[in-house]
Amino acid sequence: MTDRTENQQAARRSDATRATILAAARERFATDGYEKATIRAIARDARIDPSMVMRYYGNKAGLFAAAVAIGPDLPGLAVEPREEIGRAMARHFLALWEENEELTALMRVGVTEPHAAERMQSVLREQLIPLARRIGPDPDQAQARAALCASAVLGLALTRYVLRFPASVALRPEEIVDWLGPTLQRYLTAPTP
Amino acid sequence: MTDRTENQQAARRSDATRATILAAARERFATDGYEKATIRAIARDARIDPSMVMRYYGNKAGLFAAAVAIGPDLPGLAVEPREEIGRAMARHFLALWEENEELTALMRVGVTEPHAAERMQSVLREQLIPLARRIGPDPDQAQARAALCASAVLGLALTRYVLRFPASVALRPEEIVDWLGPTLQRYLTAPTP
DNA sequence: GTCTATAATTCGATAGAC
DNA sequence: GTCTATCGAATTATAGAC
Repeated sequence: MTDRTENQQAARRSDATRATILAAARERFATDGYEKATIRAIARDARIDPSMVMRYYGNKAGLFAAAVAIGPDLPGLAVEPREEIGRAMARHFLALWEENEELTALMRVGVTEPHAAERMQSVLREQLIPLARRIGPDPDQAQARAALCASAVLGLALTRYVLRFPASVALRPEEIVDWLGPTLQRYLTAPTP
Repeated sequence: MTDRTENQQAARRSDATRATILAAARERFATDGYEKATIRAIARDARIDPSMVMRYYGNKAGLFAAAVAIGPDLPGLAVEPREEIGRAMARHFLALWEENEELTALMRVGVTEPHAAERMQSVLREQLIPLARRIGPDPDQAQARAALCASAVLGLALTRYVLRFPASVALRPEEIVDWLGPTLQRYLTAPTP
């Protein structure tokens, strides 16, 4: 009993430390990218010793993998009325990026680390292309339609959250949905030009 | 006379060396980003001694600045018939990115280096926004329209030239113009939603 | 679990011979 | 102009005391 209680306490404290490390890692990776985000700086942000990071995550690559472990999900977007799928996707994209710092980190790192780029591509391959196949008028164009949707969404994320162009940051969420929604709608459902 | 001949020869050889260095630097910066592209590796690619890079460009930042010195120009796009401005911009974007490796380098580096990000933003600020102001129906929306065009263009560049998503690389140039053109056309000229 | 000390690399940059 | 040698700094990662 005493052992289990002690283990639980240890596990609890360990988990808290891990969570603190991961939060600091996400922030550093998101703002600095993979190379410039040093384990020392992350540990300093988390107010712990750098060696603890190594103890918990083995090496820097393991830390990054843990920091961006989750992947965005496109929930039942297919059940939307077909005429609203574009706006629904735009809204979903906005909500996702406004709150999840790790998506910014994944993008900043994916630009130079093939491993992170592959993680991003998997969302396109496993979720966006199947969605385009179900929704689009011509299933053989699903790859092209999905790629265009990805470029539209990631382009806005790039200018707004990564490069932080003032003109893009200034866009209000409703504006983004109003402009980006019809673009996604056309990419997904318009007849092939 | 002999002196000038010798100087000219030296200058010529020096210019050739500089050009070789810049070509290697562009390639390294484009594929590896700023941090991972080491002076040593660039010098090895150029088949010269690393100290020559320092001699010619002072430091790593100077080398990068020289490697991406040019800036893309949006030529007389405004003289296009207003209904074709979107497709014209898409075609111009494609031609630019297909041949200029330094644009890929600028993007890979701009994601983590504020200095390079500012260089990208200047194109938006000095060329795209004025264009949107001249062409768009409501000049006070020029910032938003230009930001959306930038996101559409840079989004495709990101997925096609930087992340190299197969579905995006597979797009044929004519396909891109057919899909992206109407998007840019709407961002620039459609009434504010 | 936590921290100190340090090994092992790597890189940018400099000095100086030729 | 070109190259060798090297410095100084920063980093990841390990070993081990407590």
